[in-house]
Amino acid sequence: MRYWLMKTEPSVVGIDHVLAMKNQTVDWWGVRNYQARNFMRDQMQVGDKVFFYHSSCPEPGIIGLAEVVKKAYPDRTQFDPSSPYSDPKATAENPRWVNVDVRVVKKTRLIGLDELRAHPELANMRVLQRGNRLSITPVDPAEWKFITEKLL
DNA sequence: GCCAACGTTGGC
DNA sequence: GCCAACGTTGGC
Repeated sequence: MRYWLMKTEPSVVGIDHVLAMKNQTVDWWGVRNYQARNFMRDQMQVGDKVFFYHSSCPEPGIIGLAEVVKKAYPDRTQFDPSSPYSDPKATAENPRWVNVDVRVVKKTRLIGLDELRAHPELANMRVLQRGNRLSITPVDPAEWKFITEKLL
């Protein structure tokens, strides 16, 4: 089992939106970065644990715990010509983009970037690195343990 | 809105 | 395969 951090913009799909969905589960559509896609396609398994992270918003940070509940399958938005995520090079036979399904386990207090940065134990987290833009990043088991046991 | 960082595109 | 131009991300 692996641990991940997945970013989402709360103005598009925030944790409260997902909590209001059926089974508190969302298909993680819209990833258009190959490295992030490959994490979903090649490494994510049902049961993997996820930090739910709000980005591009007034208070960026971890806001919940979630888990992977369905393995990667083609992202529906790539086939939708009206979607900004449409990809004309993607076909049903050769989909280019995939997503997993993610279920929110619980909403937590907000652990903001400043707070995360304040702990030396978390200094190597990808999301804290300068210039980091990757929307899905692996989380070290020790980092998961520290955050869930010491900060929450 | 700014801008640093970095990914993608496309001409050569 | 190089790399300049361009586009996007995301904190501030």
